Amino acid sequence: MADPLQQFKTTLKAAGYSLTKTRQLVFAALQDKEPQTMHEVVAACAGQADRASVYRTVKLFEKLGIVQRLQIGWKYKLELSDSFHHHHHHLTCELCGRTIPLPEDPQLEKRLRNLARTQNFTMRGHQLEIQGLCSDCQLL
Amino acid sequence: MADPLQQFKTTLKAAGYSLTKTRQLVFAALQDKEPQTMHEVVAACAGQADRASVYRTVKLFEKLGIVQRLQIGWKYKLELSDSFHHHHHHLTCELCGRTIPLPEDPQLEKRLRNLARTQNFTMRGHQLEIQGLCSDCQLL
DNA sequence: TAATTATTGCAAATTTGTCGCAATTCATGT
DNA sequence: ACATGAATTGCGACAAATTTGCAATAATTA
Repeated sequence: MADPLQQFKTTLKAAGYSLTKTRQLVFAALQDKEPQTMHEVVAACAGQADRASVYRTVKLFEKLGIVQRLQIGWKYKLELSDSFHHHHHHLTCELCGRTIPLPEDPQLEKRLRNLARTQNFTMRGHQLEIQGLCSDCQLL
Repeated sequence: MADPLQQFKTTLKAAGYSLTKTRQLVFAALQDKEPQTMHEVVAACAGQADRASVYRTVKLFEKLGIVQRLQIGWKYKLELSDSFHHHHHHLTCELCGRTIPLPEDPQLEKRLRNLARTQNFTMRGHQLEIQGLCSDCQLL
């Protein structure tokens, strides 16, 4: 998990896809940011890549495990997947809408893995979202 | 949490809404089933209720806490909310797309509550989805 | 650099969700 | 059971979100 950009390029090549301007753009739009809505990603690429291409790119990135979708209330948001930063979950503030990362919790992860096993289910990934009020919004 | 149908009727009346054919239809479509996509619910009501009415009804049910939305991969699915059955989470099979309920796990719930507290966050709800392969699809 | 193939932009088509309003159905008191 | 007023529905028209076909363009490889 050295250089994310390098890892990104390698992942693309390994799967037989080429490194295009659009793909670099979308990757850059997601790197080191809080999860973004599709709308935001499209906006970030405005003038440099077409909406349809952004959609196609995001879809490809998901297939390759480069990005993942998070459920945030009624909408979804996009972020680089766990292999590009530490695995983590999020808190979503119901008032201000911010998406706040949680620290890793190995015990929680272990518990989930066990849960899946009780159902004879092979766990490949998981997502957790906690909705509520962030420290700022509690004061309002 | 005696008779779900009764509870449903009571909830509607208590909130000042009437018990209509459409609402009974949508409720029936969701009862005792795995979570459904909006498309499926609309299909289940085809010929008996208009698409717009189904949307309106689902929205109302959400407001009244009768149904809840789950994000499942790209789409969302609908199911009766926790007051109509035990609180639970789901496994989603990446191959067949089935959404399988998990048994309750009080320890897990407690752990989540604690996690939120470490961030000075007031937890109001949460959702967990585990993606992977169900027992059937592992054999393929 | 040329040839080959993958990828993009554009515009049109789908899919999903919403809205206004006239027609219908529901709850209530009789 | 029935009339009445209010809530709800169906319908058609929108609006937004996402997908698709295809010709033009950009990336890869030799």
